[in-house]
Amino acid sequence: MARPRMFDPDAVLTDVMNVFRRKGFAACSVRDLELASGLTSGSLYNAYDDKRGLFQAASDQYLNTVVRQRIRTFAPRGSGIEGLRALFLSTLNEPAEEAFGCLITNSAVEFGQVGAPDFVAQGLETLRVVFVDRLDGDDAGADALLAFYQGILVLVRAGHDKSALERMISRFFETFTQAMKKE
Amino acid sequence: MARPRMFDPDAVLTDVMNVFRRKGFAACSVRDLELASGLTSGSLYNAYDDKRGLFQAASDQYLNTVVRQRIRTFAPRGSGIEGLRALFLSTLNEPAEEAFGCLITNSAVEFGQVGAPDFVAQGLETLRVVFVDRLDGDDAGADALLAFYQGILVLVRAGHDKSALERMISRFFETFTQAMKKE
DNA sequence: CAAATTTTAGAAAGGTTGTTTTAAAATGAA
DNA sequence: TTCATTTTAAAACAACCTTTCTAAAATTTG
Repeated sequence: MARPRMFDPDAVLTDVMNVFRRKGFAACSVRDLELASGLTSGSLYNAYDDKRGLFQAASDQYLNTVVRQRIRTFAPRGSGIEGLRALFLSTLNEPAEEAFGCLITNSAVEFGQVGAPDFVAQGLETLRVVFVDRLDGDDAGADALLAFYQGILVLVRAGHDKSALERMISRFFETFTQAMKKE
Repeated sequence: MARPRMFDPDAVLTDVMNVFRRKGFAACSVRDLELASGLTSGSLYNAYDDKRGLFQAASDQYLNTVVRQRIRTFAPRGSGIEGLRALFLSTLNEPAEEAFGCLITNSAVEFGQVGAPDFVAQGLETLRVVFVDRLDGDDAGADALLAFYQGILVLVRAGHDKSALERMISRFFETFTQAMKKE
């Protein structure tokens, strides 16, 4: 044992995570990460090896504290379609000046299929599994919902009007719910 | 008048456009653009001012030769929902090894709302207008379809299985068409 | 307290970035 | 043919990039 970390890893990763969401991986310099975290590159590299390692740690942070947390809050087991509706609407809770968007969506687009970090497939699968469960096993419906979900996050990121998106989501789930009842 | 261009602007812009689709704007170096175009940076800067100017020219190329062309081919005026179905399915025509994705989607995500080039809003609006028309004025339906469309392109870019996406799109339009008839 | 170990800040490193400059080659107009 | 203009290729540029190194500070264990 020796000297312990002086920084709070959780706080640092949250700050770093948000810079990555805002700027993307490539456009985010180590200088940006120093400023966001309050640490110097020495400390960052000592703790996370390199920029990619820091990104991975921040990604895990995102999956655990944002995505999974949001699922637990808005669409817990048994909440059904109504839970999904709440989950979709919750994606609109973003700073009005500049929407960070979703780190999964953003990274899926930035990296593409080659060289994409594992957490992208992981995150998409996490969402899909939740959708399947809340739709009582409707796999195809879950896939469509996954696409719809990703698309909403693209539009959020692009700065589309929040109230328009809210109406759109509400209306979609109304007809979606009705369609399910008719079957 | 003086010496004319030695290169074919159309061919150069198409090559450049595809590199931007593959790597994104930030991760694409001027060296990459030289290699893709076969020109040296001098020629590129002389013709397009800077990297951003080249990107804008490539974006226009994308809008005109890919997006609008695709709309004309698959979802021309009067083709209705069936045209939209064909349009959505056409997004799956990508190289299997590495999907370029859509430059509009990719750029919307990369730039976010601040500092995003105009063509992003332009491209999204172009699509939305087409959707509204083919749905006979159903604005809310068009918005939902726009989100769905963007999401599909995220999943394509992420390398999701093409045949699974194909099934998903087909099934979606089946139920969508039926739902419209019932109203 | 002393030894061992780790974190930290800051400087330094080497490579790459986007862009500009240079000079030669090529063209059309006079 | 000469002049003016433009394109081109290549070199040069400063700024910034990610990463490593250095040495001092801090802590636990023996």
